[in-house]
Amino acid sequence: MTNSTPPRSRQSPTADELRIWRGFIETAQALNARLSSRLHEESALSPGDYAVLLALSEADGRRLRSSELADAVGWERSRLSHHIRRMEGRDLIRRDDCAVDYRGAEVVLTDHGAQAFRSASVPHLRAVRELFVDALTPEQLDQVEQLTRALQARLHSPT
Amino acid sequence: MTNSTPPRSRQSPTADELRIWRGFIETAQALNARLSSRLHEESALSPGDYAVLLALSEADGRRLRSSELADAVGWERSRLSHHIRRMEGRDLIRRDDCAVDYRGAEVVLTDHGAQAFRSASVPHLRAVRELFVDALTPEQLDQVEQLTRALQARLHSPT
DNA sequence: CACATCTGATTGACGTGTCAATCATGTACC
DNA sequence: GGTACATGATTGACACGTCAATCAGATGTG
Repeated sequence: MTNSTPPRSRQSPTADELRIWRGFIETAQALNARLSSRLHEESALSPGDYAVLLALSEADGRRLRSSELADAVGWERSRLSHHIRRMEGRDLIRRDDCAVDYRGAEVVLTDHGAQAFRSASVPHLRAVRELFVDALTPEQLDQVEQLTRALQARLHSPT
Repeated sequence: MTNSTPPRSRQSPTADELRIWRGFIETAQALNARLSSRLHEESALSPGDYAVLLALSEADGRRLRSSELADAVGWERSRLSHHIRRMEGRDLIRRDDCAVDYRGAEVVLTDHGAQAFRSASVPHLRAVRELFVDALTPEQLDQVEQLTRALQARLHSPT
């Protein structure tokens, strides 16, 4: 009787592997959900709002071209466009025409937006510490870094 | 000069910790996004569709009460209701009135839905293996399990 | 039985995300 | 200068998710 087991890598995951996969993905989602709801309760900001405000806070003159902002937060143009429109309605940001390229727009942090970001950021960072950093040992934090590196490498590999 | 450093656990994360946090959450999202888009390309199913079809496939008689289905996939009632309505329009499931409780509804897998799930599941599981399981060593897989355990414990702790 | 209340499920409003189409301005080349 | 194309950004249509309100049928109590 020959050993004819097909290569494991072409097979479906085992039950154990699938359980670990589901645990991983569900934990990440649960963590995200918890942080999002805290953020929303404490600051009436969505994670998207927070990302945009963070990027603008760090920008020169608290303003960025739309495309730069899209790169900074890692979003598609149209997603940013929709989000920006909603945020403008809440006076968190403002849109100015760009003086050097009349196709372009500049997104500017309003005072109200800056204030909202400041009051959101401390409790948000504290929540990240409580729910993530403090839940893990320093060794585990290192492991997380190695794991994400390995997973990202696979995600970006040509296959 | 006394050592007056406040307890680390009340502070914001360090830059390193924040980097690891962002890597973790972004990797999980990127993995999810990649699997979702593969699923959609290959089977025209969303992750939500897949979850519902999986639960129904495993159910007795390929049917579940709405509330049982909601528990099985871990969703709120209204989310399920909206999703079910959309899936019914695509003939993936059907809604029957429940004979024993006229308030209730039963969600039934259609033949078309069962077929869609079968053809989606093998490539989907293979993608999980390629992008997650095979990207990690067996030791790393164990680490993932420990990490999710620790994070879930914190998420469910009374604090 | 009558009434209040609980429960299973749906609905509507609205914020969010993706994709394809569109619009307007900038740029290159003849 | 005029045509073609590239680029910055917005829009519309639609899927998805949450919350609060609603509705209808079940259940308990006098």
